[in-house]
Amino acid sequence: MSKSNNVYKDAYNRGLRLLDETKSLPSEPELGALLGVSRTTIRTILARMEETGLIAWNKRSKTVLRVPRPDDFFPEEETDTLSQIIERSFMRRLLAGGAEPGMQINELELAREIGVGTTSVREFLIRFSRFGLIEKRRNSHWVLKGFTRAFALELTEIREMFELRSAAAFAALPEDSPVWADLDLLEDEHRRLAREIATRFNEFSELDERFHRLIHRASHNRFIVDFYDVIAMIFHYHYQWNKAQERERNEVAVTEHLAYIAALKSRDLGKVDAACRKHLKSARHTLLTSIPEGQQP
Amino acid sequence: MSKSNNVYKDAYNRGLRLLDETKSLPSEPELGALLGVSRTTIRTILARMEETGLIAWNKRSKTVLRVPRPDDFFPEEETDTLSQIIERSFMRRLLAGGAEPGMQINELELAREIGVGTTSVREFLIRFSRFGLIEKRRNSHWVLKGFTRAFALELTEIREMFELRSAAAFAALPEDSPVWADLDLLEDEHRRLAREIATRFNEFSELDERFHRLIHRASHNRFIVDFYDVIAMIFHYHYQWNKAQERERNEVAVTEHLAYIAALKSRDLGKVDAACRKHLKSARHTLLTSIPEGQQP
DNA sequence: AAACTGTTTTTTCACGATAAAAGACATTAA
DNA sequence: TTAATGTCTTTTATCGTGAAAAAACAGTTT
Repeated sequence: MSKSNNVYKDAYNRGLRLLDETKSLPSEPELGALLGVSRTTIRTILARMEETGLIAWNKRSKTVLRVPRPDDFFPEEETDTLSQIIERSFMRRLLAGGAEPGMQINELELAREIGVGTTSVREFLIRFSRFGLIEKRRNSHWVLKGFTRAFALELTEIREMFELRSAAAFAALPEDSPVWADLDLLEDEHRRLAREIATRFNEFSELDERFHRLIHRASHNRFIVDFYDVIAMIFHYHYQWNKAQERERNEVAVTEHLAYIAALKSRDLGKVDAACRKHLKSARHTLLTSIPEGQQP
Repeated sequence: MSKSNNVYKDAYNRGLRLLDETKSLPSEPELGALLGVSRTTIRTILARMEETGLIAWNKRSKTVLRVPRPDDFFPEEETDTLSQIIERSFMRRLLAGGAEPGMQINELELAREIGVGTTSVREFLIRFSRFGLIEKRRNSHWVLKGFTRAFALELTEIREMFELRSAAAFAALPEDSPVWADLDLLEDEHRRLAREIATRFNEFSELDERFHRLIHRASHNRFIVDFYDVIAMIFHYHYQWNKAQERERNEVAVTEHLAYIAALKSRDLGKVDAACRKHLKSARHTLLTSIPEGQQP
């Protein structure tokens, strides 16, 4: 089967949304920039839009004929990257119990189970290995280290080190740095979310990530910035898995974020340090309580 | 051509060295454990040893018939892993000038140039990406970020953060921890090297790595331990590249290590911190001065 | 001339296939 | 009855291949 055309399908779906807003589409290069794909893909998209009667396409003119219907869209599941599919499958296995630390991981078996080639699984495992949950034995199998209490502690130790440093760097940024505007925007979003927390609490995790990434970026250190990928990944799956007291947890976190933001804006390093520590402490606590860990090794 | 039998060749060469010492070889499983390969490979090795008249092999008895000659060994270059070959090629290109930051990396071209399949190059690049020197553009090519001054500064920033913490953890380890014995051994090796520094200065980098890894391991944090791979890689190639004042640099470093070791043994956190800082400062200085960096971006 | 569209080439991504190496099972020797 | 050897099966490492997507080139339009 070779290679799926998910890039095309995903861009097509996103392209459909543009049709609602305008009467005619821009040039091919412009569309490419807008959707983040090459002109080749744009032309395939336009060809289909013409075929299904969504637009009339003749060279430069791309007139919208009708508004897209729900069945014009490709199904969501066909727009995923192979590595997303593999990651999801893998994480489901990992979190759905029965995945004891020390267990070995079989590339072939994983590939068969997910229904993909071994190469993709291998590449996924190599990429995934930087999260510290698996490890490769020299020309042999992979070993699962497991999502254990030890893992969570090691992760949060680094996180705290990095974030305290980034927050201090952030507070020391000059008045005219564009980050202060970004911070103001995030503050507004936090306030709005705080007001409607009862209904929108599940929107927090996305906001959380954007906030922390903004802070980490102030470190101007690629290793610190990249490390947030590990945290984001863990929190992403952790939140999907553990929904207990989600509303309460997020409500507390929003409040802590607002205090953290106020501290940053005060530029008082002592206050920043205190607010940051307080938030990280409760984040660690949340993560730790969610790990079952029947018996320690 | 599929897969090279470098595992066999490397193990065979190492196996030959055993023939010098004994009159007969141990059992197959024992040999496997000794050389770190499976029984399948051991049997292939024994078969060849028999064929070339090195041993007489009959079931359990494996009598050594003669001492191996130089031409019994497989050539060194045939014992390398594909990924080692790719890494060397890639680093040579990267360090041999003409590799400007921002330049794009072409998998196909690299593969053709080295004479390997694209899959191996892809896997190498994915593995290599954690070193922060290259970056992938979403479904497109890789971009070289370059071995720049910024990179060195970011790297050393993390290194210093991690090593100070590890050193403190080390000094706090209980009296009966086995690391103190390891440290004593390393101290001896340092003293011996210091005495003969004039002739053995090029043996320092291997000792350096063992010393710092021992310290980092005291952190009991996989992210800190794993990060030393980045440092080791950079220093490895950096030292190959820049031989200026190697003797002087290493002589200074050995002295600093000895002071560092003494501080650790004193268990005085203030002294440890000072000795560690001093050594890291000169390590950073060495690294920075070796980066040409004509014009900043 | 600048920016677009049409066409061709190149590169990335993913697969199945195959040899090397590991691992499992059966058999034999001490 | 344990621990080795002999044999068979499975898994990993690597390649060549082909479709998807990107990128380069050439020709048009404004």
